[in-house]
Amino acid sequence: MENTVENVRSQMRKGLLEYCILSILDKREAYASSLIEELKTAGMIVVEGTLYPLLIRQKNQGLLSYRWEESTQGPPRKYYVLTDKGREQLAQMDGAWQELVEGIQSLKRV
Amino acid sequence: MENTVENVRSQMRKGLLEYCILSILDKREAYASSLIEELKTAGMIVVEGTLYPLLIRQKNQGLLSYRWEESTQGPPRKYYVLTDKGREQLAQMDGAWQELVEGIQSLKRV
DNA sequence: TTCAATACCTTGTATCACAAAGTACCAAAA
DNA sequence: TTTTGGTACTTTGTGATACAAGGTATTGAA
Repeated sequence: MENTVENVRSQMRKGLLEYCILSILDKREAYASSLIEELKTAGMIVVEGTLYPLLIRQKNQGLLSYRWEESTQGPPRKYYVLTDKGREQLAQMDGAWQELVEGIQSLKRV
Repeated sequence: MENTVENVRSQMRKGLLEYCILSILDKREAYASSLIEELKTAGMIVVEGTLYPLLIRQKNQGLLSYRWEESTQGPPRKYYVLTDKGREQLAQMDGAWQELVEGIQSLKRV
């Protein structure tokens, strides 16, 4: 029941991960480990056990597709790509995110 | 398994409710129904079954205290107030929120 | 006394992030 | 050839929490 800074950040991130994944894949295709890297540089620490099921969920929803690609450094990688449906969803989420930011700003005003 | 706009918004809000409650109570004390009203005007629809347990959790963490006040319009109301610890937590959350917004902006940049 | 409005609370369910452990592939060292 | 280390994908169990739905209690007006 601690309230570390990490806990606070982790808590605030809930539900936003999905948005972040789509945003990254909108720029370029990526596989799980590279997504984790990019999320980390943006200050969002995510672990495998969180990311893999999330990617599978998004794929099952038709937001993503993937293709296998050989790697010179180990086993093959699953590269994920945004589908048309994923792009639509991302557009909706961009709007929702904007409204969320504005909503919180409005709460902050007296 | 639908992806309505409402679902998208609801999903993005997860974990941010706690932050919103503290932010509102930092401006003025409030009771549950008035919090729901203010959250609604900020575009965050919350139901009683969500809010009451959340307030109890925050109170048990020492972030909030409350006092009863008679109402002319029905049963007495539980007015919640930020404690010193709650203000500290809010300051931390302000920082975390700022970093979250910047983190997402950075993801959006190519 | 009955009803409607207001306010607080609880229970059951689904979802989701995480920790931890497991499976599989590959290349280089022993 | 076998072992080891690194990389990558997956699954299981747990805890937290948002929500739907239903319950309790107070007040004032019909």
